[in-house]
Amino acid sequence: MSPDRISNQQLADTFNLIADLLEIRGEVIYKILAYRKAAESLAELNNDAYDIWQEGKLTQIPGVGKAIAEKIEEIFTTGKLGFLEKLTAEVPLSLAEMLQVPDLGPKKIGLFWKELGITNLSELEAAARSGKLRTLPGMGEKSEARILSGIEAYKRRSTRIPIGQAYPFAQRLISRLSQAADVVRVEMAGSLRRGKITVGDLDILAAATDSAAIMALFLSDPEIVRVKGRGETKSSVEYAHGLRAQLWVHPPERFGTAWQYATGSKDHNVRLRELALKQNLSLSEHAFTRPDGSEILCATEESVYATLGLPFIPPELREDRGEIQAALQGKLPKLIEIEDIRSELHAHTTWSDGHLSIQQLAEAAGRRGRKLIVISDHSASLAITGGLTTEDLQRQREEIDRVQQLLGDSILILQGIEVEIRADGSLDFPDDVLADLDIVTASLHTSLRQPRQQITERLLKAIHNPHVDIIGHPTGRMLPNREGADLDMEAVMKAAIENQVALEINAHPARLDLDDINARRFVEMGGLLAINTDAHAESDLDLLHFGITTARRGWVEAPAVLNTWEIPKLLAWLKNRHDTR
DNA sequence: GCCGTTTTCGGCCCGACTGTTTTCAGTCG
Repeated sequence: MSPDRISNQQLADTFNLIADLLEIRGEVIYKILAYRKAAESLAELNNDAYDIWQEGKLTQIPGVGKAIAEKIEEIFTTGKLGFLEKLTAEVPLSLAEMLQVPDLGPKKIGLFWKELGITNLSELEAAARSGKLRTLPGMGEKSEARILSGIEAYKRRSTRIPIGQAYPFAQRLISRLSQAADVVRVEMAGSLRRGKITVGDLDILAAATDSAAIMALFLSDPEIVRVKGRGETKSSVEYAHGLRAQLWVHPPERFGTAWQYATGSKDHNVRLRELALKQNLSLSEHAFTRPDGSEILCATEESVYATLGLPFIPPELREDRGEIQAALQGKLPKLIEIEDIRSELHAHTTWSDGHLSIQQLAEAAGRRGRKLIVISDHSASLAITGGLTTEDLQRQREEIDRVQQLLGDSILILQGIEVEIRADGSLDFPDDVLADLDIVTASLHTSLRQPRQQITERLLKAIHNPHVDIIGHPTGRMLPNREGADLDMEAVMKAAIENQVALEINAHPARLDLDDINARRFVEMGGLLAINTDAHAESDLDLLHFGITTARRGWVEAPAVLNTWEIPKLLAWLKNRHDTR
């Protein structure tokens, strides 16, 4: 790593890794928490830590004291960290990776390592299969079986990169490549552009009159660990963490066919080529070709589709899920756009586990054009978040009133709650408390492994509560590793529609829950959606586009989404719900 | 390791669930 290119995120990754390794070694928990706190602060910093360091103000970052500031300085100065090198000499790095296995935590990993010398997953699997784990203190047959099934789940996990990592990386890459000479435009393609939750390679496409400069710039990135192929029109590289990227360069007059081709999906492209053949045209990434060999060049994707007699099909729809048929019939949906969003209905403040005060959150939302924000902190039983008690709610209401007065009519602040759906399906607050709130989101966070029937009934019970307006991140999945609850979604959707309860598309890239498929099904059934960031920090508000993309992949149009409604319409909907319950 | 002080140490991150236990340890959210 060249020191001056180290990002806040790379620093955060480093300190999280230190925390993992220390935890496996058996360090006192508070030291580990300190590293994690520092990592979290760095990751959500608005300014470059590098600049802060140059101003000599590192210790002003929350959670960064003398020791961590010195480590950051060492990283910036030398590109290395002696402390981490010493630590990894003692605790194998492969142990940290094992933390990704569900139900396997630092204590167990440390135990297996110290008692059996296990340092990686295959050794662990072998030990579990031969019944060695059950002989250790605190272990038994069930624990051994649980670990085996955890390893299976981990192996099933895709090696693809979550969109939350791939997207910002691609953005930085594109802005860098855009500075090359002779370049007209640089764009994302592939599954990243289609908005899939994970991507394999990053596909970047450039239009340039001459490819030499941009190819050279692409290949000169110091973060590249391996060049897999290099050529005039296409090069392919691998970065640290297994991230791979390829860059194609095409002449501007052929950019449309190239971009369409590189965006895919493969199945969508097959269907397009079939359509072309029916018109005696052959379609490739370079052009349409007539039987006599002459070409039709397309500089834009619009002209590619137009040549086939089709309207433009948005990338998110290009999955061969009926979009070409719909386009032929003139029945493509008018997809929701990020500009349609007026409200944020799910966000946290320092009243629970958020990092902003009510005023800071409201102002941050206002700066992003939101006209309404719902303060929806956690309820008490999710104790780790410092959830609110009934008494807290009253005091919070007073603060909201004060902030509302201060901010005037620039943004409307409502009091909501993200109320916990307990293991038995009851809610964390009695009905009379919920009745006093402006809007209620109910969510599952615990006991997500209950059997299908039990957890479905639990969620249905919450949906039937007349005070619940929205179900937050319905399945509780966490990407890429943790699968959501085993819900009977058909029953959940039906109940939600009958009770006029909205389901959330949580926009955080680790959730995107509901997913695109369920969102599409739900809207087709007549359901209402909410698209929320679930913000815990200011930068989280900028993750909204992931939720919008997921909705677009689900063929969702703006009217089906509460957040797009004019504020009076939304308030009237809430009032009507409240009056009739 | 950080922080704040009634400032140089003591507190910080809680509770449900599970599996192993017979009173507790580990994982998760």
